[in-house]
Amino acid sequence: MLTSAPRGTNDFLPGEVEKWQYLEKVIREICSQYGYGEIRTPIFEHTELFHRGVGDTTDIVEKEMYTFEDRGERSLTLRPEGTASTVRAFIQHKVYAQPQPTKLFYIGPMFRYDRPQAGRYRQFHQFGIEVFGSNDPAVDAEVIVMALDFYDRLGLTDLEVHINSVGCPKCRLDHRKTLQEHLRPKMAELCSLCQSRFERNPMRVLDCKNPKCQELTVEAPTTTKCLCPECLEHFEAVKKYLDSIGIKYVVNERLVRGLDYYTNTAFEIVARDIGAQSSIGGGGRYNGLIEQCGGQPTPGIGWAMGLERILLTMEKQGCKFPEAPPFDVFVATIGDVAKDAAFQLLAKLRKAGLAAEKDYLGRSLKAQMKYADKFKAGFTVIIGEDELNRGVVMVRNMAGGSQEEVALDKVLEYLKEKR
RNA sequence: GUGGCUGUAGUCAAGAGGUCAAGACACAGGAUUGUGGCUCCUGCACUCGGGGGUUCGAAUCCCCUCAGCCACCCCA
Repeated sequence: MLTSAPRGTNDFLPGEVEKWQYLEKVIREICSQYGYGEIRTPIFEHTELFHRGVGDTTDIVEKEMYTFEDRGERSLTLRPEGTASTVRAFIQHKVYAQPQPTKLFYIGPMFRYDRPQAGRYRQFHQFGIEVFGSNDPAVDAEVIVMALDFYDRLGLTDLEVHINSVGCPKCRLDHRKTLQEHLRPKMAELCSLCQSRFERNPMRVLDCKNPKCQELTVEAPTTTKCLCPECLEHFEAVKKYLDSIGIKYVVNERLVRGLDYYTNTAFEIVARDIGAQSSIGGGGRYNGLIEQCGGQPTPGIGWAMGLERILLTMEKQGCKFPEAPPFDVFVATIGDVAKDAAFQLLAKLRKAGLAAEKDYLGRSLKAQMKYADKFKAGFTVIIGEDELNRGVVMVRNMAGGSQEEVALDKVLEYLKEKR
């Protein structure tokens, strides 16, 4: 208990963490190219923000939040997703007063109380983007393109983009009515969960995985059937933009994303080969959210990706990660008198920008050599008593096994040249 | 929240009621007293996730608990 991390959380140690750093590097590169600035918001927020911003009927709010009371009796919640906080900050800091649209990205941990599974953890990490202030379908297309560009840069293949439109509140109301009418006669046959969805959020019945429910809804009106002219036009424009640069996608009329705030475009990117939790990214437009959270009516769109799932997919697909840079030099010593010289040389080498290391466990020369080998040191500098008296050291090239004497005060220059 | 599988050293893992709990890798040390990568030798679990029970005796059987994995729900 004391010696294991809480359920569903992970430690990332050296060897693993370099992969995360690489991901973060690619993220920062692509974001700067697409004009996104980074935003860092608190890990916890007022619980109310998520009730408003995520939606009371969502699974996240109903059963997955880490909610606690602080010593001032405020109800706080570890953020389960990033959009609500970003919207909150946008309003709080009056970012809408800046030139629009606002394009922001974030990377960081999110928390959901759920049973851990392949690609799902209680603390997981998301990279997400949000665009506030434009309802241009070109933005919808651009964020999808950017997501795919990102996966492409990582070397991921065989991904599917599913897109759909759930329309504006007007279309949704329309759709809700039509759908309820369609479902009403079949109520008794629906699964118990869908029966409860009927009143609260009938749209969700459409993506129920229960085979019986799927069968009963084959003929059910999908969201796109009920779009108003403007929403239909918007959806068509998004698809046209994607077509115009050759982006392949699947229109999935049953794609109804779980969060209440989505309007119009909804999309999801799926990786076939990482198990049941195959969605590696998803998002959509949320034109009502900013107003819902207390701001001026402002259109918005965004997506989020699960970094654990991306890493999982990269490993499954054998994607390449950059190699760790080789270690420059190991300083080995013989006898106590060499220790001071080694300490000073080490400081000098490092200050000059070389990666340098020595032994701190009093190992024999033989053991130091083995240790140097494990470090994959390019060179080993051996400082012995005899050499020290003559003001020289032995420099061994670990790859070839050749070695030569070099004056102690010339070692740095020698190594810099040979490296 | 529900279901299935699993839990032996840092890692992989044998072991299926009764000698000191195999082995491999890793790690540490060493092979004529100052030199790595190959080879060889030596060391490394009073203990089998934790707790309780059955038994003369349990890593091996039972119960509880925790954790991991997988699936459902849902989502990243």
